[in-house]
Parts: sequence; structure tokens; C-alpha cells
Amino acid sequence: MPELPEVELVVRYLRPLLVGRTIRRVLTTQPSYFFLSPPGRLRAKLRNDRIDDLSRRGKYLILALSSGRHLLLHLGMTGQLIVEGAKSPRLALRASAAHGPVSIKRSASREPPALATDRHTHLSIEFADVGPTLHFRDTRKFGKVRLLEIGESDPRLSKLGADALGLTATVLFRASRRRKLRIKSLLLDQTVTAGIGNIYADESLFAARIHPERRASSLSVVECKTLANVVRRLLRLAIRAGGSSIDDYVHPDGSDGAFQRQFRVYGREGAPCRECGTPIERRVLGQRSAHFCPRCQK
DNA sequence: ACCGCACCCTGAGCGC
DNA sequence: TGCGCTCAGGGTGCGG
Repeated sequence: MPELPEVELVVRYLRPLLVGRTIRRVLTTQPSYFFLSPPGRLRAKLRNDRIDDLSRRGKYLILALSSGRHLLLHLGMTGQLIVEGAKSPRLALRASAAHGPVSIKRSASREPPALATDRHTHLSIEFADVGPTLHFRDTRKFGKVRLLEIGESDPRLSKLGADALGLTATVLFRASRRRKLRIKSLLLDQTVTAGIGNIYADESLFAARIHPERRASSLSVVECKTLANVVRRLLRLAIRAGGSSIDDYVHPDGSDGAFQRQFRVYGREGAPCRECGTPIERRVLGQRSAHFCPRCQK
């Protein structure tokens, strides 16, 4: 669900709410591959530890703890971090209003869960002070939680490429040489650059006028430069617009992100291209939908 | 080494 | 109403 801009917004919102707070109790559901660390271990080891920092690497969130351990979180497709009991009524998770602060379910046909602790909440962190409790919901359980001991590293993290907000033509050009895969798949490869997902890959390729099915190796230096530039620009714009609200994600203060209004191709299959009027096409590429304008993107 | 695909899981929306 | 199908912003792991 969330890509770099949405994760970045979650981090910015949560940081002041979590940093400096001491964990009193941790609640978890049963073991599943959602838990890279056994839930029992999370409950035991997180207790009495303090959160010193919250940061982002690609689409991962990292909680630095005062013990020297790190808690690694990934939201997957449907992961939501929800703060319950924030002082501002706007941020509080109200049982009646059924609106979450960080993320809410916005399906028109169904009321979102009234409480954060429904059957899809797999991790809750309570703190020693009176501030809000943190809940990690994840319907599809594609999210991940792992506790890293002091000095321990995670291969997922160490394999990540440079953050996509700082993507350069050089990185793109070098990674694409002699690669037969499609340029879109390369953009989604988190070891090349970290943070781009399906939406921003499609939107970036449109902005750069590059067809998603082009072989990576066929891109010129100039095209790599253009592509790197639009990736950085779109990600920055998306952050400024409050991210993209499609199904689950909303801005941390409860409002919608606005960037989805600027989509040129994503989710616009059959609709006229805003540049040339040609119907936008959708094609499955590497198990993901690729949206593009067959005329503008060569 | 690389690439495409199956798979992990749950829910919404659609046509019949 | 219900069934079966497709789709969904994630990543991993396997076989060719």
C-alpha cells in the first residue's frame, strides 16, 4: 500500500509522538510470517525500552531503542500505524466516529473498524506515560516486524539501494547496463533504489515519456537523467501533497492525501491521456499492473 | 547471475 | 444472495 512518500509522512507524524517514550507493554497476535521475530520475544524484550528515534529507509520504518536494539517495521500492502488516544480529538481514535488518525479504511460500502484493536491488529505498543498507544494493523499480513539485537543487521535493509528521493542518473544508468529486464521492473527493484512502488513507477515513466516495457539496457544516459529527475520530483511533490489516498492511506492528521488527483496514468485504464487523448492502457508486467499511454511513451 | 513467475493473505467489487 | 473470478500502493524464493 504505502510507497516512499506515504511512509515518509507516517514517520514525520509519528516521530514527535513516539520519541522519548518508554514502552510499558506490548500486545501481539499469534505467530505468522508477519512476525520475523517471535511475538513472545517482542513482548518480552521491548518492555521498559525507550524509543530514541524513528527513521525511514526506503519503505522500512526503523525505531531506534535506547537499549541499542532496533525495531524494524514494514507496512507491506495494507499495513497501517494507528495512534490511539492522542490528545487532539482530530487525532484520537474515536470509537463512534470510527476514524483512525494515521490510516483509516475508507471503503464507501463499509464502516471502518471502530477500534484499532480489531482482528487485523497484530501489534500494539503501550507506553508508560499517558500518551497514545501505537497499533500496527495489517489486513493482508504482508507487513513485517523484526527486532534487531545490538549489532545485528537485516539482509533486507543492507541490500537496499540508495533512497529514491536521491536517485541519480548514474545509479540508474549503471544498474541498467546489460540488463534485459523491463525498465519498470528495475525501478521497482529495491536493491537498485529504495522506495519506489507501483504507482510512482508508472507515474514517473509517464512523466519521462518512457514505455514501461522498454528493456533497461536500452535507456540512454539522457533518458536515465530524465527518469531520475522525475522520480525525485514526483516523490517530493507527493510528500508535499500529503501522499496518495487510494484505499487505506490518509494523511496523519486524518485528512486525505491529494496526490492521487494528479495521477496521469495510474488507475486510469481506458481514460484519455491528459496529454494526447489516447486511451491509457493497462498491461500486466511482472505480476503488477503497468499503466501507460501507448502514444506518449515510447 | 539474471529474470519471470508462484506465492504469501484478506477483502472489495464485478458479472452471472 | 451467493459463487467464482479479478484486482489490490508489498516482498521473497524458486526454477529455468
